[in-house]
Parts: sequence; structure tokens; C-alpha cells
Amino acid sequence: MGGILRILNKDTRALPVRIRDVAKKLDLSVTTVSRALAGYDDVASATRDLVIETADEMGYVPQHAARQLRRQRTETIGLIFPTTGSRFSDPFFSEFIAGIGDETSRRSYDLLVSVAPPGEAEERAYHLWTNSRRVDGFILIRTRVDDWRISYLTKENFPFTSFGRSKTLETSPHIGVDGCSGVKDLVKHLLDQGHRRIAFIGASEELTFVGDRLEGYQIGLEEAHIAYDPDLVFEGDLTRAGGYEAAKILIERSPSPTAIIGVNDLTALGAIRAAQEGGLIVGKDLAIAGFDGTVAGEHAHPALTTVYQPVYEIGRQVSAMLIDLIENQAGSELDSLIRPRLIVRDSTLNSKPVPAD
Amino acid sequence: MGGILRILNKDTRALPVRIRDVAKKLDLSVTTVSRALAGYDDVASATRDLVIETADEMGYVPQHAARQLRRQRTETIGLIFPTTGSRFSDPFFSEFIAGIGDETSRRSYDLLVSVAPPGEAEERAYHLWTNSRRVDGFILIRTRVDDWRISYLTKENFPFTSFGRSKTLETSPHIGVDGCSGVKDLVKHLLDQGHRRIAFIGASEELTFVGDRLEGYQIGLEEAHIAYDPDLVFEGDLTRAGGYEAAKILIERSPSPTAIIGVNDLTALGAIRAAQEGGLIVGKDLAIAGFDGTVAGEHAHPALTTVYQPVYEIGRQVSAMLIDLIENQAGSELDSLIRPRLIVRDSTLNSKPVPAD
DNA sequence: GTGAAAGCGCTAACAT
DNA sequence: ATGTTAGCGCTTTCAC
Repeated sequence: MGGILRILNKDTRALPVRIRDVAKKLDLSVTTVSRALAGYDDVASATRDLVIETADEMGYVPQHAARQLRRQRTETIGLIFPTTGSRFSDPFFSEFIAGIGDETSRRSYDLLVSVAPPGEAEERAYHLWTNSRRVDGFILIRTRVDDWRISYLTKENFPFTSFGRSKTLETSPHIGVDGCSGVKDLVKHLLDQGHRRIAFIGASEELTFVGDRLEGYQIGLEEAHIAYDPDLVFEGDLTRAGGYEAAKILIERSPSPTAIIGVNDLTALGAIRAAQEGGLIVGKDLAIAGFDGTVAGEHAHPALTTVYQPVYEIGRQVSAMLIDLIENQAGSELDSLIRPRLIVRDSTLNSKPVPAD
Repeated sequence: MGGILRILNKDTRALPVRIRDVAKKLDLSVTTVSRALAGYDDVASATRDLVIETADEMGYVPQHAARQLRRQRTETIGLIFPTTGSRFSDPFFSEFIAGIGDETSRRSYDLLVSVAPPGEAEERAYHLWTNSRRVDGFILIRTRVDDWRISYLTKENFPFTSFGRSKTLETSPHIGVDGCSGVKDLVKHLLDQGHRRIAFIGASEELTFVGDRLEGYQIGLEEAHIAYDPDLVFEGDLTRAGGYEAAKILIERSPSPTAIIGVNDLTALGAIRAAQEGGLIVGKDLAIAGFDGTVAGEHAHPALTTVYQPVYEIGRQVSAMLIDLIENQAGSELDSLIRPRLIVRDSTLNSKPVPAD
């Protein structure tokens, strides 16, 4: 162990190549090398080529801290997950990060990630990263109807974009998904299948997207002249466990619903489990649908009817928008509303042949 | 839009408070303020308290770039996901990040994240972050038997820890999970249930953990004097889709296996789906088990028998180990082997009484 | 077309 | 106990 620690002693670590080293080797000034590498055209093209080649050979890479200090820009964007703890598992997560990651590396930005539950720790985290100039901007997720992050960053005049709207500042740059019309489509599909008692398992309406989807549910029923029944609406917590518990209660009701909409796929998957434990055949005895279009729903049994939103693509767009904002490029639109797509699968189709016992 | 851009103009942004500002206000030197904030005891305690209070009032936060440039330390650790693209969805991911995130913020470190598929882009990413002194160390995941990252970082004398071993440097600091004994336990359980034809759906054996688990499978059979049958071993790709395809083929075989082990939960979940589509009752007609202990498996129908590894905790430990290494603290052990825990659920339990032995 | 010099904000060695 | 000074590596005036 001592051995490993000794080996890792900083003193024995190769020092990174600096501009100065390249300059010395070519007998040029630091200034010229810097400008050559930056591609300025007030340096002789022969010199420029030579510098670039030599720097490359020597493995020169600019020191991030120095450049950042000088330019007062970090080329880094921040993402703070509004959650924490051990059983945090969101399929949305990995795909979203992949989208952001691909876009940021394309534009030579880095991504700084942290986790902090909404509240004081979250506030401290945003404070720290803004005031220490740790990042050039933020991507917000799970926006809330009344969102402290949005008022804070707006007040501080600090760039951000969000996945989802907020009442706090309706015009703030964001990518939204039209959850209302998505769920409306879903309700229409269920009505077409003959359902009249359709339940909805939601989550805290603090979250903008939850309210949107609930609204779609209400409007969808209204348009079909079906009275809104509060007994059919439950509040879950976006997890499988939450969907499971809520569905268990709903199933016991009489008359029980013939269809259940989960505010997200995980909720719906929990509901499927509850139904199956209760001896119901999902798709035949009870229709269940979700929202998200995760892989998990696709491979559920039965496969889950859902409203698909392109999370990877949203991650890409929301970071592209942020970088444009940071660089004051008026490239992309400052808000866009993505219309999600209904995917009908077996969990809401009653023609499904059931394996005989 | 013009409005928003104008508002975001940097010039109108409040300048962050610098040490100099605090010093000026108190009519002290920059040095004294710096030392007071650092808690040195060569500054009068009255002064120190005053400085700390004033700095706090003024909202002073050290500028990260300046401190970093001076100290030649970033207090940041890097994590590069060896993958990319749109349908990347790994339940392991979010929990692991949560573990790392909680530990790093506890120690005032930040986490820089990127995604790059194994190969050239990955090499460039590591090069960049080491040479630009962007991070103080790396956490590696999905270690490979022959792992370029490990030889590179070792050669560069750059701190890293990994989740999983590698043949490249067996003694490198890491947290391992004893996949071999985990699967051995699982095989034993299946044998106890009376199974003799047990299949294994793996993945690329380049990945260390795949080889480990396969070895457990082989040893488990060997100990029961059951001949290893290569026809029962398939290579999947760690996804549900891969498990589904492999299981579909296995089920068609005659004689078909009576039990299938998936190298991870996703593979097993795919296999469950294939079995159910084929009209089999999982748990009764065919036993299926996985490895990971993800929430998805817990809520599958039937619930998935699996070998549980504490991903959140591993994330915490692997980052604690890395930070200790960076700070040359010999605090934690430099490697540890976690023994995963078999969790038996319905997917491998039939109603028949288990023969006592 | 190239170089000298200043300075980003911070820390630390060296005064006093 | 406090201040002066130098310098981390880079970019960018400003001279020549």
C-alpha cells in the first residue's frame, strides 16, 4: 500500500507541457505560440503550421484553470439532480445525460454534475457554482410550478435552460413536452377501447409536468362529457412502489376503474404489478398506460402503452440551447414544445391472447 | 428574444465578490483576509472572526479557477461513461452517480461527467482531462480484462479507482464484487430446486465482471458434477433486447433448459419476456434469475431472483477511496471485495416442495 | 509578423 | 499579527 502511495506522489508525475515549453523549443515568444494556436492570422502561416505541429507532438493541452481565469469563462455547464440517496433509480437519467454529453463534447464543453434534494442543500449548491464561477450556465430538470431555481438564476442574470416550463417565468428558455395533449391522446385511445372509468395516478402537482398531464386527463374526459371523479385520481411519487400502492387501492374500489393512467412509466409498471397480483389480466381485465416511452415499458409484460418523449434528443437540444445562450448566439429557438407520441401496446389492447394456465 | 439576450449580457451581471473587495472594506491586506478565511492561527482571532463574518455577509466565494491555478489542484473527479448514443439506459447509472455525488459533496469535491464509447474518442477524453489538469483523478467503471485506461493512468501516474478489477493491473485500487461466488450461490440455489439444465446468457468477456460471473456458473456446475455444455451459454449484450433474443433461441432448444441465468438483471428481464411470450410460466415452467438487484427486477412479474450488489454504497466507497488517494491519506483500504447477496424471489420458486438434502 | 508586459484572483514565502 | 511580493499559465493590449 505504501508502495502505491509513493508511486502516486505528485512529484514523480510528469509535468504537463505549457505554452512556455513549446515557445522555448521553437525559440519563439509565448505570445506568438498562443496566437498561432488560436489561429490568428497575424502570424506567418509557416510559423503557425510549425507551432501547431510542434505543440501537437509535445502533447500540449491548454491548462484549463489558467485559460478560465484569464477568459472568465469555464466552458462547463452544470446539472444538479434534484434528488439524492440510495434507492434513486430513474431510467430517464442515463438517456438524458447521454444526450447532454454528446452535445457538450461536440461543442467542447464539459458537464459538471451534482445531486441535491430540493431545499437548502440545493440552494447552497447553486449559490456555490454561480459565485465561484464554476460553470457558465445550468440545465434544470423537473421544473416546479413555483421554482426557486428559476427566480434565483434570473435575478443573478445567470444563463440556464430547462427541461419543462415553470410558472415562475413562463418565458424562460426551455424545452417543453406537451404532456397535456399527450395524455389527451391517451385518454381518447382508452375511450375508443370502450373505457369509461379511467383512473389517474399522478404525483406532486408542484412538478410542472405532473400538472400538465393531469390537465390532459381532465380535458380528455371533459371532451367526452364524462364527469371528473376525484375518487379516481391518486397521488403517487413517480416510483414503481408508488404506482403499486395506489393501484392496489384503486383495484379494491367498487366500481373499480377499467383503465389506469400512470403519470410516468414507472408508476404504470407498479400498477401492472398490483393488477397482476390481484389476479387481473392486464389489457383484458384492466387497461394500464404510462408516459415516457422508456425501454422498461417496452419490455414489460404485457408491453406498456405509453406516450413517448425523446429524452435523448431533448437532452441534446436543451444543452445546445444553453450553449447558444452562453455564447450569445441567437442560433436556436428559445423555447420549443415537443409533441409526444402515443405508442399503443398490449397493456391497453384486449385482443391479446392470454397463455392458458 | 432580443430582450432575453440583452438581459443575459455579461456586462449587466453582478461581478462576484473577490478577496480584494473584502479586504478593502475592512481595510486589511488581501493576505490577511486569505489567511483568516483559511483558518490559519497566525491571525488575531478578533480579525479572523470579523473577516469571516464580513466575507459571509458580502457573499464571498473563492473563485475556483484562481485557486485551482495557484494550488494546482482541481478538487474535481472525473467519470467517463464508456458508452454513448440515444438508447443508452442503465438502471445502475443513477444509483451509482447518487453514491458518488453524496460522497464528493461531503468532501467538497465536484464531479465532472462525460460519455465516450471505448476506443479513440475515449482515449482523447482521458488525454484531455489529464493533460489539461481538468480533474484530480478518475473513477473507472465497466473495467475490461485488458484495459487501456488502467495502463494509461498508471503510466501517467494519475490517481484513479475503479469499480471492478482488471488483468491489466491486478493491484490497482478498486472495489470489486465477487461475481464468481455470487453466481455460484445462485447455481446452488437452482440445483437445490432440482434444476440440471441451467443456461447462462452472458456478454462480451472483455468485461471483467462478465468473466467472473461466468466462472461462478462453471464452478457451480462443476462442483455438482454436471458437465459444462457450451450450447447452454449465450452471449448477450447486457440489454433487455439481448436477453430476449438469446432466451428465445434457448427456449426452442430441445431439450430446453429448465433454468436461465442472466449475467445482469436486464438480460434476465428480457429472458422473462421471451419466456412469457412463448407461453411459459416463469418460476414454474422455467426458472430465470439475474444479477444486480435493481429495482426493476424487484417489481418484475414474477419478481426476479437476483444477486444483489449495493451500487450506491459502492459509488460512495470508490469515490472515498479516490479522494483519499488524491490527498495521500492512507485512510481507506486500497481494494475491497464485496460479497454480493442472493435474493430469492418468485422467478425461481415453483410450488413443488424442495427436496431436502 | 513578433515580442514585452500586464493582469485574471488566489496563495504562500518572506518580510516586518 | 499583518503586509509586500511573486507567481500559477494563459490571453491580450501595446510596442516595435
